[in-house]
Amino acid sequence: MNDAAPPRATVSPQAVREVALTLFAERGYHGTALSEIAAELGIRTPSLYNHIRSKQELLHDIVIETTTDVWADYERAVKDEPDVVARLRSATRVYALRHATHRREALIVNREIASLDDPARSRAMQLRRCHAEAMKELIDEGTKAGRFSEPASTLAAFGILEMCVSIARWFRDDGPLSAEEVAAKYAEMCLRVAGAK
Amino acid sequence: MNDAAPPRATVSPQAVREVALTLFAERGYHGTALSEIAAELGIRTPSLYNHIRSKQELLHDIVIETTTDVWADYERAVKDEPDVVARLRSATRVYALRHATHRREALIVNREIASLDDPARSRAMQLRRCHAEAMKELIDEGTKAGRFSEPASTLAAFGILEMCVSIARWFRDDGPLSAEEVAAKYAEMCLRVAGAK
DNA sequence: CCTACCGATCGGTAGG
DNA sequence: CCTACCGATCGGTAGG
Repeated sequence: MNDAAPPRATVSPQAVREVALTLFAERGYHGTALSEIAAELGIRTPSLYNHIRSKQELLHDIVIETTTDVWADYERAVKDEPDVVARLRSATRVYALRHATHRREALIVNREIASLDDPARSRAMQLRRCHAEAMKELIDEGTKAGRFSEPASTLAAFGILEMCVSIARWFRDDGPLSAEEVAAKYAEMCLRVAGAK
Repeated sequence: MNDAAPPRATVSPQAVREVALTLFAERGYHGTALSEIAAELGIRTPSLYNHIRSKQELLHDIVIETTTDVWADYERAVKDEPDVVARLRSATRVYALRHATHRREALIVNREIASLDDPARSRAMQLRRCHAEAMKELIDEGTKAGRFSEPASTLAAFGILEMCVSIARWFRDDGPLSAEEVAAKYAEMCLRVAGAK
């Protein structure tokens, strides 16, 4: 851990969030103390309250922003894409890409939704269900059109989404493959899950 | 939550572990207080120490037993199976099956390894790496033999394993598919990820 | 199995 | 940004 933080740092809300992202992703929400976030920033715990309203607000903003962005990604990805195979490929590619480029956010959303207070938790879970349902319907549509062949579309949709989540667990910026390359690879693997010919 | 626990229960180590499994899986290790486990059992917190040595020991036993069993499952699944496609199918099927039949254990292992103290954490992570590496080598072997076609075997192996983990997130005993049916389904989907012809 | 109690730490506030 | 401090709760122990 970096204990060489400057003795009198000037901190911003973004800086607090940045440290929270790292520590929540590494140790979990309940496993991270505000004193640890403060220490990482080189300030005392009460000073955090000049930048945030509460610990819960940090989690709230991370989860709500991420789940909202995931859904916006999806809608953008399938818009203006007439071919159903291209639509599933595009939807999967942007989801996979996000898990390479926003690893910490993705891990926190996947692990800590239960730690989020209502009503935000319900909203986040609804957005995720919405996303999974949309993926399922893409698979159904493709299967009806003879382009896919997976009648267990709900199982396949969950499997595809979770496969993309795995990226957040191992991806490294300095690895052999770029985020875009990994996303393209996973999109093709996921098409095979749906039974693309 | 069941607050109708008997006023003077007789508790066993197994009963404590059973409640811990449920609460750790629902709220996480750091999100669960021993007082909550005790309340669920209808006893006071200090009485737990007649059955366990510490909270950490509970997590330790769950994670070590599960990761050990996963590896034993794998070895049993590939033993005496000459065909490489059948080996990957069998290895995937038992892993998927475990995630339907041991949902709480699987979720805890996936979420709380970082909450486990060394040296158990290192041992558990090594067992998981071992498993992922073995899956990767199955894919490589099959690709060399012309039975699979996924040169990005490390990516595929992680993806396949994580896909199976997704089962633990949604499977219900009273759902339309049995654990065995779901495991068979996922095994076939995972073979397609590996590029099985 | 219990009551009584421990030191440590938690998130957060008062006041400057 | 700080020091001083709050009540609550944590995991765990003593002793019966």
